[in-house]
Amino acid sequence: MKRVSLKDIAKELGVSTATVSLVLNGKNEKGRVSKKMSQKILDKAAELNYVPNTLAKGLKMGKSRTIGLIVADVSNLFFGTLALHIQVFAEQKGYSVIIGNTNEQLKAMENAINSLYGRQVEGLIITPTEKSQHLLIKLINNKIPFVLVDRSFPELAVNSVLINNYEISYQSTEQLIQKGCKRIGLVTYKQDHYHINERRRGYEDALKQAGIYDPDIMEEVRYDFLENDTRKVIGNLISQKEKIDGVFFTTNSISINGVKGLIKNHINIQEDIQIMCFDENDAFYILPYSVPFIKQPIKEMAKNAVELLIDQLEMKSEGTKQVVVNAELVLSRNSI
Amino acid sequence: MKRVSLKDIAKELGVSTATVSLVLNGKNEKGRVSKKMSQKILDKAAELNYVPNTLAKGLKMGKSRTIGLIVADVSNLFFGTLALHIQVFAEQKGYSVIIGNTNEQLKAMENAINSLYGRQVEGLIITPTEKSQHLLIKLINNKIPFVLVDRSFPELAVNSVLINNYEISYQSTEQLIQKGCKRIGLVTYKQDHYHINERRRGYEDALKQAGIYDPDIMEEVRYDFLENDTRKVIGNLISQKEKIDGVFFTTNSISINGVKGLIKNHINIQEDIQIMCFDENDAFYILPYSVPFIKQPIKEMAKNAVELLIDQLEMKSEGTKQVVVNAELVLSRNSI
DNA sequence: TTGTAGGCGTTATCAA
DNA sequence: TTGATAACGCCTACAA
Repeated sequence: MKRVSLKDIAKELGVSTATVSLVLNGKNEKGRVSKKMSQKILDKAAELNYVPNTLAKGLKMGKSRTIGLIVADVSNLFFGTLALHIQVFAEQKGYSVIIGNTNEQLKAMENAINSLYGRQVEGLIITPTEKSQHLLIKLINNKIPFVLVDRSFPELAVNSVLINNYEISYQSTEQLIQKGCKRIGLVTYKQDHYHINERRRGYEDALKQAGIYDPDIMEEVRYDFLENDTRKVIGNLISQKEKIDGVFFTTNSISINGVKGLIKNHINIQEDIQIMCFDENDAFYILPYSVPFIKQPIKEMAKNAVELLIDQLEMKSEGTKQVVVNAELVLSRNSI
Repeated sequence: MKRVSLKDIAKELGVSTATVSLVLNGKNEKGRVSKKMSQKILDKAAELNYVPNTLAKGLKMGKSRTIGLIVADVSNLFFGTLALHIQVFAEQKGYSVIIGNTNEQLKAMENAINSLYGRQVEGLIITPTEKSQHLLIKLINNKIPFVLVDRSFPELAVNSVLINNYEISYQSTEQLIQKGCKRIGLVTYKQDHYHINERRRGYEDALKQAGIYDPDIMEEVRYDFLENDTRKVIGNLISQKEKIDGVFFTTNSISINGVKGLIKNHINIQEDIQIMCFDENDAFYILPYSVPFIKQPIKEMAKNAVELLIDQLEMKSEGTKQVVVNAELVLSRNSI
């Protein structure tokens, strides 16, 4: 069935498209169109099941009312949840969301940007991949509004929504120290993301402050070999001659794999070794003990990202803005 | 910076937009445009960083090269993963994906359909909510191609990609019986989804076949009160005077909550009670024993859904098609 | 109170 | 070998 257009309605009613457009857009200021006609148009539109063509409208107005979301990997619970909330908030503001995946590949991020740009998105929300600064600079030069979420580049003055990575990591590590840990290991990604490095720095500073810093028990794993690498470094950590009594994991995926590794090696978590994880995980709720974790306010992040972007689009704000939302340290679960 | 259009290139080069369009679309059959001009156009396009306006193209062609994905809840790992793969496969075929959430609400599904329809999506991939048949019928009447994934309505002749819900549930239950279970409980959703009911039917038939069917140990939980309800029904199940020795969970969310509940009640899974779960979960890898589960081939589902839809769009196939992909029963984990 | 017409960026048809 | 032009569906300034 052919889609029904303004013209169809106009023809059926014997009026001009201008009239129809006015009425249907509620722009019928001071009775420009008669009540009678107005009603007839509204009725006919309903009868024909008229749905405006957003593409045509977008073309005409130079606004697509669409934003692009470029995310690393929606199958990761963190990004999936983020995507969900971003979509919902955007919808509330009248924007649709087109999604693109990078799978942490720079090239894929570039493709996604181009594809979305061609689709006339008005702005982008991005979790940038490593070394993608030049792509962002290009966006800036082309005056395409965007907001980074979860990650950013400190050397770039851009809009971003981050959590307080350094502080929360510092606090969390301190927490381990307070529990009595004297040798706290670290497992983090081998990479160059600012937000991950901030987490590491928080951990390091807390240890230095306590005078128990030791670079020998800081381990790195590769994103592409996460499972194997984690298993290996957990092996390293627990076979230190001077036994470790705590571990800090810097991301959710590392956390879950790290916990797996410890359990596999029959380490008694909470008795032999205290741990600190990033992000909540169902798995933690089935263990016979509480696993403390850092809870990221994903919904807040999504909300701020959407608002920040839309403020830009609608010229409600100028310049760039860095929003920091606070993560929460959850020490003991309430459920179970 | 103003977006550069065909016209800009044409103007700079002093040629017509027609010529530019031809060259840039590789439709320069039998040297319609000279090699020289052709090259000049290509160069200029590169120089100006020309990106075609997909909206305008879509408007002109009556094709948006966009598909809509309507999903229950991207923050659910199953849907998130599905969305990821659908996006990737669609991208490969040159289609973008606009996403909509229903949160299992009928009204939200209707909104999503309208919004996406207005955005001229060429087709839809949908995980339909309960009682949404009339919406689908409307789509059929309007000749909007769509494919259902994960769920379907048997009374509707529509394109769908499902797993073999009945069979895999039958087999999985049989597996529990083979392990020696005599009283196998069920926890399922209180709802009217065909796919969930098929799972239940598979379970029931396996029990009947073995002569150990008992409706008293079949429990239902509400989607909106999943956590509480599950806790409650687990309580019911384990306090049966005739002790149960097995439980079948019909979805991933019920599985994880069910396992939580059992553990909370200090039930020795695998010793006192055998369980069977739907979908993999990180949590299972943390437990000191294997949790058998039904693994859905999400990537396969995504692939089939995209292919089915695009075949329809490109008129490569007529009529409706029901694709069933086989889930896999995973009895023991290999990792950990 | 309503209609006309131009144009958003494309593609396609026809003419030059 | 290339250009002019109409049209896709919509909005809006201007004319009636």
